[in-house]
Amino acid sequence: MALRFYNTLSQQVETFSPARDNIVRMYTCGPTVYDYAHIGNFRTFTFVDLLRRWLRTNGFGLDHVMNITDVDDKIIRNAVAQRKSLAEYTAVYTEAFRKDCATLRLEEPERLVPATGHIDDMVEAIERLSASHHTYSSEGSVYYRISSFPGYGKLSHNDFSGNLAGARVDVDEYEKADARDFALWKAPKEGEPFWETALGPGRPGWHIECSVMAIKYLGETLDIHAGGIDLIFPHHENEIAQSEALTGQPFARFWLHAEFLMVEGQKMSKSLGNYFTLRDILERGHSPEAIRYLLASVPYRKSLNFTFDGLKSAKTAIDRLRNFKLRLETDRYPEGQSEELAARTAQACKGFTESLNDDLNTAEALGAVFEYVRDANSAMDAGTFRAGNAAAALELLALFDSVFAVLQPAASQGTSDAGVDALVAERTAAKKAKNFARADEIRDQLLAQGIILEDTKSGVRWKRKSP
RNA sequence: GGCGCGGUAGCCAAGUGGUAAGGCAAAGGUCUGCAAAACCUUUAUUCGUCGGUUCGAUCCCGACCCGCGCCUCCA
Repeated sequence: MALRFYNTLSQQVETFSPARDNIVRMYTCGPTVYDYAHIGNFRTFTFVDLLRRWLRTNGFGLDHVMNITDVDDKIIRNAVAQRKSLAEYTAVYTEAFRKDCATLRLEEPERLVPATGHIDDMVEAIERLSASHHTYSSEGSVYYRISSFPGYGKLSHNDFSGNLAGARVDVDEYEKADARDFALWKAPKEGEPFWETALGPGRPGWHIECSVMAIKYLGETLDIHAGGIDLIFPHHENEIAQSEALTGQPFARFWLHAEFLMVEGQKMSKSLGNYFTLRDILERGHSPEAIRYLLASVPYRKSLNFTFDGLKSAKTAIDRLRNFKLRLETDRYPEGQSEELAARTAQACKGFTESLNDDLNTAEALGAVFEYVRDANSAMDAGTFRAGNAAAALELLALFDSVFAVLQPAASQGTSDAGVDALVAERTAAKKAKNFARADEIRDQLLAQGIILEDTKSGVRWKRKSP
């Protein structure tokens, strides 16, 4: 079956292919760099990474833009409090974000673009919106007039056509004609940084950066726009209103949204003490691979309960796959090929692919891999696994890891591989000579360095203990 | 109140109108000089509750209960 995604816009699963060139033009909402990103943010970014990787496996090229929101109320507040410039303040968290992404093996998008690098583009877009009567000004700020856009509400499936009974009024400190209108340009308040522009002094509202940067780099209609589910309203709804008013074209063909992450069954919040950054979790001794696996293993449209038990379980699951890979690479098998096993390998590959094609059903895809691992291990035990079956098995693992990216352990330290090999050889010789004392001494010595020896039928092999 | 998501074994979780994938944990076993590691086996007559449709429902329909999200900044 072809690749298909659930589209928030149509509320249906639809077959996906890019509109032109076999290149997927994709825009995803990035971080607001006012602090370190938390594990909930990374749930969404991990989803985006899986999406990137799986699109590529489907043979598509990628042109993916992600924004860095480096100007907003919180950033201004914090920067002013610390007597830093905006750029000075946001540089720290932008860099931290990139580093955290690298730690989680999240690929960097083709373009990672900062809002503040596009002020002129935004001003120009706002002027065009004004020229077509989609805006009004009030006290130095410019607002988007929602009543000027008939399709408003089509993404979040809210009906705004009637009166706005029950709607909150005047939630902003700025003056708006209608509660649902939103700021395109904000006049500066006392002591706030601002840009001097044709619109007057001020700074851009939140939503306009995404419309402007997406259209600038990817064109009037995106193939995919993705982000967290909480962005559907108002952020993405507002992006549509701005973009479609500007271009007259549909802004994005597919809208994909990742569900929320909970921590230990509760909403993550600072007051509950369950608010974790990536750094917090790494400090507790968990590996980036385990975190990545846990975030990836629950399909993106289902809320994910992040627990430390789950993290341990993820680590053990990865170990199982790594052990299987090690066994494949080190054991020796009789010549020839088992047709039955070859068929199972092919079936596992197919199952894995079909599952991910089905709106990135990662849980089901993992099922296909683990089922195969059990069957192959059994065949190895029974002696029916043949040398000719190893290559296809390794290919399945490679396919798996091209998406999940957890098999390769993080760079290790300590004794070099060659050094370990030498000690292992010495122990084998000692065992042969029945010098068990020396053999055990070496085993303990290596164990102290986190190296685990496995005595198997076809000889000894070793691995580094994973954190 | 409006819109949306979910309730499947101790935990995480897939799934289909025809009788429950997978992972972790637990218990048993294999291997071994002893160990460790690894591997294998077993583990839900049952899928929130109550009705309905059907030869048959966890999967379809209705009602209800519970949890979560958005509606205001938010991944």
